[in-house]
Amino acid sequence: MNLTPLAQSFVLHFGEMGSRWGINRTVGQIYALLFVSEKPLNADEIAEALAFSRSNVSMGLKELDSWRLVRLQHLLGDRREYFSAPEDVWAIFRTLADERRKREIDPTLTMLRDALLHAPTNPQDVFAQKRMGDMHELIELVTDWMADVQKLDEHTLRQLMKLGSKAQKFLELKEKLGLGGRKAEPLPTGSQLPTEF
Amino acid sequence: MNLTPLAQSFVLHFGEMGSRWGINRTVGQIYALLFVSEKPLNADEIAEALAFSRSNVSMGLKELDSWRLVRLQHLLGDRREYFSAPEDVWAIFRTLADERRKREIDPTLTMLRDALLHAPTNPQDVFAQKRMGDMHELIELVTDWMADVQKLDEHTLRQLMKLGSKAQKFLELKEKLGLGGRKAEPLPTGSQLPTEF
DNA sequence: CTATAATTTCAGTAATTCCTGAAATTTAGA
DNA sequence: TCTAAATTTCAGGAATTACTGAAATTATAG
Repeated sequence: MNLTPLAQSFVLHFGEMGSRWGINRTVGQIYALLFVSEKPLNADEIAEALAFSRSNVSMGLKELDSWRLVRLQHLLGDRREYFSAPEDVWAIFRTLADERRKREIDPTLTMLRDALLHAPTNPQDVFAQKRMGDMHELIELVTDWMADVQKLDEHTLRQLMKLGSKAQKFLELKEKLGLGGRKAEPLPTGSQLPTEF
Repeated sequence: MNLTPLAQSFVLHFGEMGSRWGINRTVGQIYALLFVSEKPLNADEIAEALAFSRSNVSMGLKELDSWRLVRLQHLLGDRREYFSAPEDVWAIFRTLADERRKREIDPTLTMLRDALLHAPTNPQDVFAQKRMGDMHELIELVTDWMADVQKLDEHTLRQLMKLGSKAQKFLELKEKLGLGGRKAEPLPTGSQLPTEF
């Protein structure tokens, strides 16, 4: 197992970016290696390709497993464990978003909810609670929306994203036309919706 | 300057989450303190409230400044520098998203583009390039879309998010109706669009 | 311009995180 | 069940990152 220059630069990049993404070099490199490998790899192969210890690979894989970013499988007549990165990049994206939400956002939402539970007892806390309330509302809105969007299948998601800010134009139009949006009302025939709608 | 229990728990939480968010404890705590403070604070006040050294505060503020998360101002008749966190949480969200994109995503897109530039010279690289291409396409699509969405003003963004997955239903409907979307075509009057549209 | 307040830099140390090799545990073939 | 291969755990050392206090720099009031 030795890496082509192409794979090498990819692996090294993931190692370096690791710290910015909240994972360590080792974990980043292991994931990158699995991602560009056509066949699943066992721990010894990974250790050899990346030149770190077997135990380090074990810990790295455990970490990746906790992020649900690797798949474990067995090859016939081989008792070693083989690892691969799931193929579907959209599924990977979903997994990553879910785990990040769970680890990086949910604890903060919980803390904020607790903080907002009791009436403030002094002027400073009145202000602080207002700020926390703003933060809570925003985070909740954004994460709920992301969770919603993430449920879409690849095809629909692609469409939605390609639509991009056209959705904005649509909403603006709606306002101009004075559609309140609270009760069902037929759209005016032939109105100037963006072409893609 | 001593913190109320409410502010304290908020500040401590941000300190602890810091590592998950790729910032250190100090920086997280300083930001949290500024966020819940009604008045801007100077470096000495911050150092005293959080009990770390003046120089550490200086470094932390420099870091926050590089993220464009703090505003520097002067108070009349006081030559010290006072810091505050911008009030508008939507603006903060935009800033954060922009900076993260710049630091955590753009370098990877650049690396991927470079990697895809040259024709592969061996079978492994054929596969690796395919994977990198998939990743590049997804990241670009998602970040461009996010950038687009971020341009929306608070009001429109709120609406869009509250809409949530209703956009999905709309797209699905469109498909069912066989609207190709490539040429302008009036929507059928009174069709079953989700109420909020 | 001078004096001093305010801020930043930076070398050294503290704290934390990462990584290894050895030992322990688990797994599965015989 | 026994044995050996495979994997995990973990204590200790290596590397990195965080933090401090002192010195240097910058800014401003007089």
